[in-house]
Amino acid sequence: MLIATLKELFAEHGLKFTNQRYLVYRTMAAARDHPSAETVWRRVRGEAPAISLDTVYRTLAAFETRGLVARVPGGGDEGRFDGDATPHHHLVCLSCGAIEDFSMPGAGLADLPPEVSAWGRVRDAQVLVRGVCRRCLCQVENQQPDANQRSECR
Amino acid sequence: MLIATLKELFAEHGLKFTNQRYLVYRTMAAARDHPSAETVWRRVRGEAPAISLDTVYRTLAAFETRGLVARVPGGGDEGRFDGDATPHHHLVCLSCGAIEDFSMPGAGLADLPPEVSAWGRVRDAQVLVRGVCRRCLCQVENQQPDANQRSECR
DNA sequence: TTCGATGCAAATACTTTGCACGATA
DNA sequence: TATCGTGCAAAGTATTTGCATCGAA
Repeated sequence: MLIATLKELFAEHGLKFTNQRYLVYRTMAAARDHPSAETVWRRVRGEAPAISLDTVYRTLAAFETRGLVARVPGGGDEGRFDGDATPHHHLVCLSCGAIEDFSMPGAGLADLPPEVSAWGRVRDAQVLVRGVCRRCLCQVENQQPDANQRSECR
Repeated sequence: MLIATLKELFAEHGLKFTNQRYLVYRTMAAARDHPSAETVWRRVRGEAPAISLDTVYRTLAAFETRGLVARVPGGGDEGRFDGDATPHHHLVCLSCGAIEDFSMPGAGLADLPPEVSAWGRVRDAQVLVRGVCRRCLCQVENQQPDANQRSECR
């Protein structure tokens, strides 16, 4: 995205354009791994060594409020953020914390039952799947040489 | 549930039967509001004033591991627990933190796309709806007497 | 020039852990 | 009686906040 365009986007949301916000935005747009605030911080520090962690927190909070990033639920103690704020679903590994996207027709906002609109105003709806990713399953399996059961690995 | 039955249930899961665990279990089974650990603690203290908060944390963790309670995702900073560990979906109010259940056929474990089973082993799947509940919407509306827009209240 | 944004440090909130004692099986 | 569970206090982790300074508009 062009810097000029991004400047406009920020202005539309009442946000001043700063180098820190630019870098956080760019990092989030490029990230596919739903990073935590601290992870974003580490990445951004490569280009702006002086940026502080609380600025990253504040920036992500400002972006989240305005729908520029989304907070991914179910990711354990630490908040995880998604640069893709369009509707989609998530797979969360309870073992390593990895988060992946997946798509599932028929489980979007339009498919919610009527009782939901009676409940209040919906901001977002997503399917959240929690489990253990294949990589973690295989690590455990490899530690037990007597694994003569069905393998979910490879 | 009979105490003898509960004793058995605990034994099946390798848990000793203690008064604290009994009370936490009973509280969770009766709760409909997906309480936090601290909320459970306050309730249990009515009957066991000496129970400590960390025992509640440990007990809920032990129950969660064994599938006796579930942790509800998306509930903000503090962990929220569900005495009903059977599959169902959740509505989370971002304003007051209230959590409600809802049901939605076609969005269960059996309806997940095949790519999910390739990802790893699924523990649970649920639809998570985040928004603002009607009660909170109406509070805001009542604070603005000039609310001549469509009302989601009443 | 003004007001929002940032960095620093301290504070807060929630949860976990070490340890000695107590209670269950 | 051996082991697990509990209470207490302290520690740990993630996040937020006060304040003075800085910088975008």
